[in-house]
Amino acid sequence: MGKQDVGITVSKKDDFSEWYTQVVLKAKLADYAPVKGLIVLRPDGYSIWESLKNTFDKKFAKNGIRNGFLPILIPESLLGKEQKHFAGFNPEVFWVTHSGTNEIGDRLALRPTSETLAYTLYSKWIQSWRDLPLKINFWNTALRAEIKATKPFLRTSEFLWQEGHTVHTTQEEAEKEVIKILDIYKDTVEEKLAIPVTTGKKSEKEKFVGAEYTTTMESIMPDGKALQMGTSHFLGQNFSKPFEVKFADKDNVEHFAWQTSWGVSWRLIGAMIMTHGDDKGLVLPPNVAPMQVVIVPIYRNDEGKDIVLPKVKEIEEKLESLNIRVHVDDREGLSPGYKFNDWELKGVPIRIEIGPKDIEKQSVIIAKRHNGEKTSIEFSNIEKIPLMLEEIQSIMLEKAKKQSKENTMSISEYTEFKSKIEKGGFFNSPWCGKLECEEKIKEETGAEIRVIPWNSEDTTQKCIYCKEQSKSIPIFARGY
RNA sequence: GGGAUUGUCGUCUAGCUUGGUAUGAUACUAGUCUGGGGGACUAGUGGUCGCAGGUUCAAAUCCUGCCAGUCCCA
Repeated sequence: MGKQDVGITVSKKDDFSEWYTQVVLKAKLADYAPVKGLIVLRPDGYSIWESLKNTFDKKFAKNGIRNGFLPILIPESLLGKEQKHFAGFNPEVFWVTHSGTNEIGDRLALRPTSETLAYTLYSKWIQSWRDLPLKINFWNTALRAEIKATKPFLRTSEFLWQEGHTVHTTQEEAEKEVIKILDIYKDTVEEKLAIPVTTGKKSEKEKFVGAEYTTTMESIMPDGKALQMGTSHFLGQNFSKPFEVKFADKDNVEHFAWQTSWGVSWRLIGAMIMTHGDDKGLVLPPNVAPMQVVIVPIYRNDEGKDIVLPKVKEIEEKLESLNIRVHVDDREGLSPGYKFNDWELKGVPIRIEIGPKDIEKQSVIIAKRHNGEKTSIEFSNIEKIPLMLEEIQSIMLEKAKKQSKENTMSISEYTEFKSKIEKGGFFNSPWCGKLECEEKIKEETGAEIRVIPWNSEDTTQKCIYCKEQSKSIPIFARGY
């Protein structure tokens, strides 16, 4: 196969969209399923998800959250119990109308989200203040029929995610939980995926249907579009009332509970690909890489093989003892050059090359994926690899932060706003808080309020659209 | 929601206008030589041309519908 066919054939800069799709497919993270908008996760893609899942699970557990599992079918009568919520999701719900040849009277929805189902159960499980707080997380998939063009990981009709649902005795406690979760999300995304995020609230228009308010974390992608990375909702008593999630307090008075829900999806994988990838393919942050180090042995004949392989084994064991995820590429019949390109396409952070020449010098070649640098290090320095991985991780985050900063600007003139929106980016622009202005801006520029960052209240400026006194300085951007 | 466009071995592709045995590369298999940035040679395997109808003596090619992918605009 020629170079053009195996590797990425377009540059990230020239054709971002095509570049992204090629990386997903050629790095073998995912493939298309035979149904519109559905994708299949391949082992290399699923490993990344598992790695994220493990980290979240640890952090959730520390916060007293345990995992459960919910079925995928929700009867229409249940889904429709909270009306705003239902109206919001209805256009994109898949329905199961038959069991075999029999029509189902109360047709079944393939869950677009599980609030209604979870809270039906919660209302059974909660009677007393002693049953609270109740905090359960569910790892599952959700289905929302996508009419718009789909894109692997970013917009699919079914997606892997976690949805957490907590119940509290007081509003204050629930609101604290909302923020606590958003913090866990932010920390994990920055630590594991090396992607900086901006946190804050969604506008009324953009909030989760059925929530009192939605908090969100948003990132700016290299093409200038915003990506919602995760949301944490304060549901107030909007669901506890229709679903009768009630508890008897210490004074023996019955109260409706206060609730939260929150989720992140495999969109995070898409964000990682876009943020760090380059013209050679995927670039994985070490903390999430299924393989952190790949060793490529090089030899000409059996004699060389006998010299090289024992040393390779030794290095492999050494790295394993240092808790490094390491893989030896001992595939026969492939040239070293082929293997180098292959692992670069797959984004493995560090590659070790070792052949007879290196053994003579008591050293190995280290190639770093994120900057393409190749250096020779002595055997004794193998134990510094964990440190190198840490270093790579922080350099990648710094680089992403810089990129994000360059794409963020303060704009207070609407003409400037309109002329610059084509190129994309995060625009910090004053807003009066009125839905009308938000809608007009969206209509005229395609940009929407992605997030109203914390502490962005500002009454000293004029709304970018109507020129009335500003309330806050949200981030406007075109989104995915 | 509106528009454009594509679908041929695993992958990329010729053939389609003007209907008549489906082309080449790469990958794959075997062997020999090779091996430090996508190796060479030799011999093989692999495709009901996205699916379903229609027109025709004959359809990858023409017509209709459907499915799936991609891009642009709102």
